[in-house]
Amino acid sequence: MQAEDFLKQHLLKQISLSDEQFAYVFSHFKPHSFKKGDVIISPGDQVDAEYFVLSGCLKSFYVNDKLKMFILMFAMPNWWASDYNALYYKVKATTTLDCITDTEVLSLSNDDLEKLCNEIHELEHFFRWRTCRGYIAAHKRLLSFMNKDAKGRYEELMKTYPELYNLVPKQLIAAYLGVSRETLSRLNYK
Amino acid sequence: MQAEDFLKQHLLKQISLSDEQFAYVFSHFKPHSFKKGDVIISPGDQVDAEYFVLSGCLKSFYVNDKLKMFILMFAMPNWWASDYNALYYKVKATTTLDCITDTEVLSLSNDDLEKLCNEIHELEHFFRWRTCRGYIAAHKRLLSFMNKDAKGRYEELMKTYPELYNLVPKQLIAAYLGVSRETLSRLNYK
DNA sequence: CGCGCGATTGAGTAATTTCAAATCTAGTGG
DNA sequence: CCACTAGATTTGAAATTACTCAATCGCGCG
Repeated sequence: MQAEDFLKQHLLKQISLSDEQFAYVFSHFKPHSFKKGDVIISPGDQVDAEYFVLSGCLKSFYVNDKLKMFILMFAMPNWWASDYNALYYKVKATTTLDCITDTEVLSLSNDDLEKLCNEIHELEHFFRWRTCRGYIAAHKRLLSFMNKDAKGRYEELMKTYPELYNLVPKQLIAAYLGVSRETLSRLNYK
Repeated sequence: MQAEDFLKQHLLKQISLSDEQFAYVFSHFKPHSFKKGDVIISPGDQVDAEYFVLSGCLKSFYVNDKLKMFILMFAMPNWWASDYNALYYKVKATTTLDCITDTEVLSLSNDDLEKLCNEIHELEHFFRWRTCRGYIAAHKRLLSFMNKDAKGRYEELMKTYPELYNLVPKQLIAAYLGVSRETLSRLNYK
């Protein structure tokens, strides 16, 4: 099965697992097919799983009191997404996770994740590795916010993830960069 | 010894280690005493350790081509600091880590960290936990940059870490918030 | 006393926002 | 195939926010 291979490749890039171990790990994941626009996590939800993207694209975002949307991350194939604050601190979700396109994911409940990490040292290593990458990426983005203006951030994003340009509407890119749609629209001409 | 107890408490809050295990872990840490202004990591350095703060305060920052400083984090007692991008991807440092006050730290080399994580599953769990917290905190700060103006970010910071107000000069707070000193100075009156 | 550093204030400028309106585009039903 | 609509993008203009540069203030310390 395709999902299985996809996850396997993802894990094996960082750790080694026997076929039996992997099969056991995989048995804890549940496949889901979502349609464009489907909502996986809503503010206020209790969150108890994270999601590994097989195909398609998710976005994780926060909406403030003025109904302005801020995108925390786009999740493409091979990425993981959830409301980690809610998952980790066991509080209600404050962000939304939904589908930009039709999307296939594998879900892993946090209980199972912790159980598997406990049982399989290598897997705990994997998740430490993954989280560390995320941490570093978040700090790079923080620097980008502090150091660069709207145009600089836009160019950096397009250089790093050129595929986004055609994949997601401009207003979502604006919401990721933390600028208004109008400003983003004007950037090309300056 | 004080440093030992301090680290022990820090670890035991999240995981359980036998006295022997802890002693073994601790034997890999090296104590350092730094004076205010001392530099621990400079841009261009090869980085091979991270630092656990026992007392005092560090700052990790990036300086851009216009010599403007941006603070990635303040590290108070019980915090860990390094140039994680350099440490993790084995590239030259792009940030500086230095001492805001006289500071005592314990250093742990990355090789030892990986070795210990390998040998002691619980410790790997600890570092996954710690990194996950950092990841979530970084995303909260990202939202703060996107959602809030200078005043909002300042108030949020002062609410979360009121001790910073007296501990570090205002210009460093400005560099953490990503605003100019002048702007920060004017915030009180608005 | 006077130096030096951090903090404040003033004034002009640049970047970005908001609100409003116009334009473009893809998909739908006739 | 065309008209129509909803959503996305662009454009204009005024208002706001924050920046830069320059000058001043306040205070601790030799």
